[in-house]
Amino acid sequence: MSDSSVLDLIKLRRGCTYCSVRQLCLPGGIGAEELQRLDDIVQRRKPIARGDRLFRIGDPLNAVYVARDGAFKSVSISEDGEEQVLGFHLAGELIGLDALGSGQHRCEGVALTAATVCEIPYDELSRVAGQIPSLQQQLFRVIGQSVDRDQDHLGILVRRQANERIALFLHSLGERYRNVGQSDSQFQLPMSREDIARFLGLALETVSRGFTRLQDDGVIAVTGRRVEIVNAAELLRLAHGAESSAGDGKQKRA
Amino acid sequence: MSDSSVLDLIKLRRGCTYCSVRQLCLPGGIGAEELQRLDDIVQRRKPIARGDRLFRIGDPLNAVYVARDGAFKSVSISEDGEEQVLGFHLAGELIGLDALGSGQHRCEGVALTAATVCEIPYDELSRVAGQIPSLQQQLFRVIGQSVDRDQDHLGILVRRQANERIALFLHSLGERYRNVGQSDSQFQLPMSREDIARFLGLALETVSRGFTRLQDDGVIAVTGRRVEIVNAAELLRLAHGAESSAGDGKQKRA
DNA sequence: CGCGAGTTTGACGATTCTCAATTTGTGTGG
DNA sequence: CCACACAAATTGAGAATCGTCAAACTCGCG
Repeated sequence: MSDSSVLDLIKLRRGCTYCSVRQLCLPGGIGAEELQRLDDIVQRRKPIARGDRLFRIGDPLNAVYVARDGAFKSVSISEDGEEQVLGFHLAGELIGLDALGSGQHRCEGVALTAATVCEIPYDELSRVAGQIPSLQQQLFRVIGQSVDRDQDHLGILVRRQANERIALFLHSLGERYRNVGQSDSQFQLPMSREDIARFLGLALETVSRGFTRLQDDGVIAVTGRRVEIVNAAELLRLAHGAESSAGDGKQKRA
Repeated sequence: MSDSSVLDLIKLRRGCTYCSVRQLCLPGGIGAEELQRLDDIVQRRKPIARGDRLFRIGDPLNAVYVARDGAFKSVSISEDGEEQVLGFHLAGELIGLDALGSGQHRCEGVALTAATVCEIPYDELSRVAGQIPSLQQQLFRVIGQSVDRDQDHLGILVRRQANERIALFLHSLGERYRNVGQSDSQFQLPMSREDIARFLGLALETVSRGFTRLQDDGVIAVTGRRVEIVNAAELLRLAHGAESSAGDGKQKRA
C-alpha cells in the first residue's frame, strides 16, 4: 500500500462519506458531489468533555451540532431556577435547533458523557441548502424528526401514571439505541436519575422506585446506570396502561 | 373610483399582501416581488366548518395550512385509543408540520371553530423556498417557532402541580391572543374543558376545579368559555409555583 | 321550551411528592 | 491497589394532590 493511498484513506475516513452516523445525519440520501460541498463547511470531530456546553441560553444561533458519539441533554431553566430537561440527544441527532425560531438559544446543550460532535455553521448550512434541493429536503426532514421526538416526549408526559412514563422512556430509549446500531436491550444510561426525573416530570425518588418495581417484576435488570431489558413485550404493555401484576399475563381490555 | 381600480383592490385584498396575519405568516419580511411568487401557489381562504379535519393520521404530506381565523387543535391517538392534544393553533400559525419528519401525518388537524385557512402545497413551497433565500429563512423561522410552542408545552407539562399548569396555560393563551391583535385579558376559549385537560395531561374535572379556584381567588373571571384575566401578575406568579392564598401578597422565597 | 352536551361540584381513594436516613457507586489520592 | 470521600441512588414513612365515580346543573341549540 503506497503512502498516498493511506493518506487518501485517512482523508476519507475523516469526512462525512465514511461517517458511521451518515444515514441518520444530514448527508442521508444526498449525492456524492453535493456531499462534498456539505463536507467543506462541516467542522469535524470536535472533542467535548463531560459537562461541557455547546451553547447557553441566550446565545445567538451560530451553528447546529451533530453528535457523532456520546450523549447530550437540552435543558431550559424555568423562572424559579429549576432545570427542566427538554430532550436527550444520541449519535446522529442534531442539537441546537431550538434557536431556529428566535435566532437565540432557548436552552443549553450539555454533554452527558465525553463526546465528539460535528459543528455546522448555520449561515453556511442555510446558504448551501438553498443551492442543493436534496439537502434542503433532508434538512426539513431532520428538523421534522426532531419535532417527532418532541411529540413523543409530550406523549410520555401526558400519561399520568409514573410507571407508564418510565416504561415508555426505557422502551423508546432502546429503540433509539437500535437506530444507531447498538443493542436495544442492553445499554448504559448516559443520564442521572435526576435528569430522567426532570425529563419525565417526576420526582427522582419516583423514578428510582419505578426502576426497582420493573426489576422486581422481572421486566428489566438494573445496576446503577446499566440497564437490561429482559421482557420488551411486557415493558411495552406496561407503557400503555396495563397494571403490572408481577408476571401474570393479565390482558388489558380493548 | 373606476371599475378597474375596484377590481385591483379586490384582487389585492384577496392576496397575502393585504392579509391581516401577514407578519406572523410566511410572507413576513419578504420583498414584494418574491411575495407574488408565494402568492401564486397559495390556495387562499378555504372555509372550514367546526369539527372538520385538514388531515388525518397517516395522510401523506400534501400541504401545510395557515389559519387565517378560527382555531384548530392537533390531536394524536395513543395505542389505547385515547385522544391526546398536542397543540392548539390560532390565526397565523402553521398547521401540518408534524409530517415533515416522516412524510406522513402523525396527528389530525381538527377545526375547533368555523375557520378559514390558506393551503400551501408542500412540493411547491419547498421548491419556491429553494429559489428565494428570504423565504427559506422565514420558513425555517416559522418552523422554529412551532418548535418553540412545543417546548413551551413541555414546560407546562413538567410542572407537577395542576394549578400551575392551568395558570400557565391561560397566561400563554393570553399572550398568543395579543400576538394576533386581540385582547390578552378577555377572550373566548375555542376548546372544551376536555381538550384543555388532554392538552395539560389532567383530568377534566381537575381543569374545571382549577378554573373555579382561580375565579374564587379573584385572578380570573370565567363563565363557560368566556375568560377574563383580572390579575395577570398574580396569574403568572401562580404559574411559577407560588401558593395561592386567596389574595394575600405572600411572596415565594427566592 | 326542552333536550343534550358540556361543565361544575362532592366524596373518596390511590398515587406520588416530600423529608429523611441509608446504601451503593465513582473517582481521587496516598 | 486500596482506602477514603463525595456524589448518586435506594428505601421508608407520612401527607397532600389529583384521579375516579357519581350526581346536579347550565348553557346553547334545535
